[in-house]
Amino acid sequence: MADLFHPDRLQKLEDLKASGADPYPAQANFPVEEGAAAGPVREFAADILAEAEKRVGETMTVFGRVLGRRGYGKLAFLDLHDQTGRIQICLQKDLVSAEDFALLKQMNLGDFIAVQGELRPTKVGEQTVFGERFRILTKALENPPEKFHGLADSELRARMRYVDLFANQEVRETFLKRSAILQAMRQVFLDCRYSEVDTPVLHQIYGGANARPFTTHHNALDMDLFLRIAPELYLKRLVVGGMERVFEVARVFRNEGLSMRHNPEFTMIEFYEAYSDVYGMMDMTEKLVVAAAKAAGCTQEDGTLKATFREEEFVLDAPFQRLRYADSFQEFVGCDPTDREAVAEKMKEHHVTPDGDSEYAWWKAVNALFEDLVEPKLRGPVFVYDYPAAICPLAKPLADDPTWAGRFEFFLGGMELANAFSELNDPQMQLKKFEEQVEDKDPESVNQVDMDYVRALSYGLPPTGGCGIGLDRLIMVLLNRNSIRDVLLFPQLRAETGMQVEAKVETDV
RNA sequence: GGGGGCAUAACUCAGUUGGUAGAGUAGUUGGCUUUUAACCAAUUUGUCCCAGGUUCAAGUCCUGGUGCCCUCACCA
Repeated sequence: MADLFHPDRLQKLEDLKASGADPYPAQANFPVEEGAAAGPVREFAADILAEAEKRVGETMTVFGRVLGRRGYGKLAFLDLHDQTGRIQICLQKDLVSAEDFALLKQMNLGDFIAVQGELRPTKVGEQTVFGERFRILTKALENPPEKFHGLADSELRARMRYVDLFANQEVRETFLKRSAILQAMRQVFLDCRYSEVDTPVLHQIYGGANARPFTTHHNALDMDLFLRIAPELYLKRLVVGGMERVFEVARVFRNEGLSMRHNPEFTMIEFYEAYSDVYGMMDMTEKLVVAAAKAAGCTQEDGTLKATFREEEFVLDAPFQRLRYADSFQEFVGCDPTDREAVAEKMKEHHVTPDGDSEYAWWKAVNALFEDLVEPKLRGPVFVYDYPAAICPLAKPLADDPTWAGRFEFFLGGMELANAFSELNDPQMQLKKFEEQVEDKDPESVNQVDMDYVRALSYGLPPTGGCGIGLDRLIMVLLNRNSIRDVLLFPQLRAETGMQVEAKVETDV
């Protein structure tokens, strides 16, 4: 591990210590006299610069990481970076003490410093803090990336996000906006009197979606557990219990392939509202997407909301288009999805074969046609609604035609971003659908009937609408990031070789 | 899992027909009181991803492996 630390910088560190300075002081502020008011207030660079003209002549204290340096012997300009941006520092030999000025020698790019001084413009007019006091707050032992190109290698950027974040400003903006988007969506829920809840991540029976789970084991209970693939069944238990509007920002885990749109763990915003239904969920989804788009900065000068994703422009003003599944099927596949003969013809044509004789297998094949021929045509934003009931075990069939179920999927930018149901609340029908699912022997589908969930339904789930939104994919579209990895702080990567340090202590039980 | 591409200094990248390793940034030393990719001079740093093979000679060609990217498959 020794080569993690740059030898030249270790020397500087020793020099710094020899001069009596602490290279890692606990307190960031300059020392203040005992009994005096707490030290100077820390301010963000962007806030200072925003009202710089009013504040010329004011003495202030700034903290940050030095990422640029232009030195002149008796004067140096530093680029000080913080969460909000950059502010220029000028250290002049005749303004600081000899000790402070000597510290410049021990400072490298990447170090954190504090500077106290007066704000005023330079000769070329840039508002600059002219330091009167200066200290090093943290010595960096590794070089920052190349200052012009930043960190470019996509693997290194994901693996060392802590470097990517300070080296590439747009990366920091992406994640600050991600935070703002989530916060805006939370506010929509709170305004609609939803309560945020936390349900278990460790599930004894995995359900609520079709996906392979991660498996783990609880030692004390000697019991296998699964990381959740969806929070759905727990959230609906809460509605049974009388928590009528709930949402969860849920990290879910699916043991499947990685791609530009898939990461083994991702964030799903799921919400349930009693006495609502799939149409109410459309309204709610519109509110959430609009709020998210505003937080992402999609508002144009004329007041419309627009996002550009993969060089395609999307208008995000509500209401969004609503398209019946059967109608979209008719339009893009070319036949009525309930016309078995015509559909069978189309299946042959597109090399789709039902995997068995069951209704479920048939409709799964029908849906494969939908995915292949319709989904790519759906640019969005569009709600596709009334899905085949056979492939929707958790959605309530339509009263007037049980072939179809109260469900929508929301498409935007060529991706499925949300999925919602009029929740199935008939416990007997739910049990039957669960049993059919298990019998279907699909190794990737649910392998056990969640009898406790059926029991919960038998206590009564009021008519309820529920929806899950893929937050990461929504952010991809709103911020125009091509890969899900670009909107995840730490996407899944293979283990880096040579970076594990074995514990030297032997475990003796 | 199939196909294609890439892997060279801490970072960004060159490297010709196979001839013994380069630039810029960062670092170090010196100079400079208004720069902003500052400038000037000097200077340090390499498991050329790994393991074999061909060859007098391999960063370069071949085989296998590893990692990453793209793409297809899988994944409602």
